[in-house]
Amino acid sequence: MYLGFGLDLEETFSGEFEPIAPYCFELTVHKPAGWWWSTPDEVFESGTCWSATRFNGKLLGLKLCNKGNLQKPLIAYTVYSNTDLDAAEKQGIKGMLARALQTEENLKEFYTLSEKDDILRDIVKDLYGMHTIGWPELFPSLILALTLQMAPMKRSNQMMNSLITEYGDQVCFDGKTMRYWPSFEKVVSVSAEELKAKAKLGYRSTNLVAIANSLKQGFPSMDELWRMDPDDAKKKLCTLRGIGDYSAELVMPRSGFPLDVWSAKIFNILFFGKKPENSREAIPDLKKAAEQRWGIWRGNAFVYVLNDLGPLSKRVGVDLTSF
DNA sequence: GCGTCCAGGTCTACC
DNA sequence: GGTAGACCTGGACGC
Repeated sequence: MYLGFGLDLEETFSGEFEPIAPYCFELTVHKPAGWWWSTPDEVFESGTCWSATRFNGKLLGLKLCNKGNLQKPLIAYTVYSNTDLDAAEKQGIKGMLARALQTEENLKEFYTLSEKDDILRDIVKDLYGMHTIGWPELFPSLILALTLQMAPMKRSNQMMNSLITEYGDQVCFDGKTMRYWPSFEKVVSVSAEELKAKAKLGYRSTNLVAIANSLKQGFPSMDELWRMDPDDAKKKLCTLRGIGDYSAELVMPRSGFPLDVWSAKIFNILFFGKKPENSREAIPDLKKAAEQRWGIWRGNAFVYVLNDLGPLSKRVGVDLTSF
């Protein structure tokens, strides 16, 4: 097992963000569907999120505090590290945080569109101010995409948990201890056979090692992918072994509408009032329907719908949480 | 307890 | 360019 003791991190620098309003810190960082912002072990308490990430190979602790409100949002951040960070690194980390927190995402046009949309009208009221997803680091988001393939959630969680436990790192800062995803450098050093046995990855182990090798040989970072044209970024991601249409869109939600057989059932009910006869075969038509209906905002619509399944189920009269 | 099925996709061989 | 079949594994289900 790779985890031994936690790496002690010291407070290194801090700052503030003033996101574009409306901005709900809790809904953005601690989404109702239960997805983490950076790592499954992160802690959210009373408007503060303790999390971790990796920047240029360096493990960082993060403390994010909500100091504002919906219409006048303000986020205070503190970065913890065990090494000195130069000015360029601090600037890069600040940029990464702003992207991952989606502070520059302007929801005005999406909300205007939602007022005229029967599906979204009430959802945006439930989740007003929730910004979308901008995974802090690339490799963990690729691990998420790989482990979601061809597996029920329980098994996906088992694979992710095994990977973090066996090959991840642990950090201690500000009185918190948490595990963080393995680095691609660590995965490169492990054989596919071992990953299959210890992390129960099955056929995905070969793909994960291939992806780790691609990143080691030089691949755009998450920040660089976000600066690219969305279609080009998606094409680039699809060059990675085991990353196809769905996984690329999951890693970069703004580039599309990452439907899988689970979400296809939900959107088929919302669009056509019934479950699809074959979920996998329904995906292309559902993606077209989403693009026609929501255009460039379909990624936002996807995140909003899947984070409001409880209230939405009551409105449509179908338990959408049971699929 | 045991056997069978199949799941929050992707790749490849074959036509 | 379109498509059937294979791919790990373990939980769910029927018997």
